[in-house]
Amino acid sequence: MSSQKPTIPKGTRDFPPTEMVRRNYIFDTIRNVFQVFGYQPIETPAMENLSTLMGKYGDEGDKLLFKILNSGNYLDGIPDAESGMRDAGSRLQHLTKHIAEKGLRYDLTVPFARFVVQHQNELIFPFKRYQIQPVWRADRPQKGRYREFFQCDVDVIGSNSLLYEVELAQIADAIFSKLGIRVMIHINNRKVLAGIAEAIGAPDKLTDITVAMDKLDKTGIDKVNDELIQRGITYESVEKLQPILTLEGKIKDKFKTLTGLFKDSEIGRKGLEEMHTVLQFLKDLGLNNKFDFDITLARGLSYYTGTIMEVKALDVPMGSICGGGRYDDLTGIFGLPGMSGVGISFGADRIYDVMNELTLFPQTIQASTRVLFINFGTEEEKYCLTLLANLRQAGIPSEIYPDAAKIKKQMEYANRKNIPFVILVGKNEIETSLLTFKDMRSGEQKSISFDEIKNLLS
RNA sequence: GUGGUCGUAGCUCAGUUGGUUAGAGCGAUAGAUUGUGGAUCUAUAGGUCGUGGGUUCAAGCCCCAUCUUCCACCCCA
Repeated sequence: MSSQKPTIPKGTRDFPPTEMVRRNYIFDTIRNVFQVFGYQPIETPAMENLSTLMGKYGDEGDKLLFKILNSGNYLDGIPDAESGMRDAGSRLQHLTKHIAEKGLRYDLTVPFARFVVQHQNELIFPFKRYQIQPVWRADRPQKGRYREFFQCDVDVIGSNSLLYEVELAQIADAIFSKLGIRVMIHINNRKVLAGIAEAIGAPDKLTDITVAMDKLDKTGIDKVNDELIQRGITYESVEKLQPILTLEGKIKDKFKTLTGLFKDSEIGRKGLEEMHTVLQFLKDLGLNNKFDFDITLARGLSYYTGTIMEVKALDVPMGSICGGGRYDDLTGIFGLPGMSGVGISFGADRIYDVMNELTLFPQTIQASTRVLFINFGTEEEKYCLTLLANLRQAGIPSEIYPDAAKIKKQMEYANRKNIPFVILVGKNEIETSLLTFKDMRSGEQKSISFDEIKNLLS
């Protein structure tokens, strides 16, 4: 019999107990903050109809969707090779439509939009929800990048109040404060970017400009200019963009420069006004972490229309660990126009990596079993089981070794599992009702009654 | 999708210009110690060298393919 090697798909991971304890610590912290701010949980299925997902993330996104092969005889529905489909690309697309009609969710926002439209009559608007679930992307894995990873989304839909932008920044601030990660919250506004595009005379090149500008801190100004030219932006426009690319320093100065630039750009002025409101609130409220008006912040997703934000860890190089923004018409495509929403998403896996690298996990979360009964044999076992039930009733995590193995082996078990206390009950102990209670860390042990032990443990 | 990289014991890694029987540390198991873990000592077990093909008298080492790991680009949490 040849046995096969156990493996899991590329870019996916198993989580052993030690990791799960830490992951749950992150999820619990995030969930608590979400709830304190008045958000309610929902869940959606791992798979959606492909029609729900396709076309929402751009061409790149469509390629990164995991598609699910139809069950049954999926070859049945395939029409014969059709003319006019010579190139492999369109043939593949055509074929895919026939053999796969479901796909794994790519993010939580689009399924949420679908959810809102589908359940619009049952929901109370503004609808504030949070959602913590895995998402899948057929990307190539690398540092901080997985094919299956968890997102923790908070969104509010059905209001265009800027108070919610402020609230989301506060949520991010609260969560990262609790986790002990020092961060910078980058904030920008899509309308400001549109204003810039307009002001430099290239309003139709908004996407190209933002994609290029997004790389400013990574590749430097020269490379950005090169890319702008390559993307078909005129020298004249690039020239006009320079003062903005080199804009550094105080938020006040950025406003000043942009106000001048936006003399003839209504959308730019609107964006600045929104930015002013949000930043003023944040300044007045006072956050633990720093925030900044980051003009180079673009964010790829095409559906953002207003505020965009992104959070980066200060002490470790990692992509963004949290990001989101305002989208004016996400539900329109599902037949419910005019619903404005704003939300952010926390990348739990990256947050884990950051905390791990900075060793920010508190020791206290490691505790599992607190006390182990050593097993001496059938009679002692019976005696211990009653006490064990008693401890468990009192909420003290406890267990008994399953058989009367050598004491050495049982002690080793306790040691390796980091169980801090051990109770030994043999013939002597049963006779005197004084149990041997051992502290595994100090090695000390004493003979005391069960009630005293219970007292010490609670 | 593009370019590179890694793979040898459970883990971390040695392994000479291709040359007999592939090694170490840690870990595991047993004992030194029949009611006591961590430290020490002793012994033992553990390998189709990622997989498949090729070159050669001879391959862990060279060639090809493939899978996997990690990294960069594109994009993104």
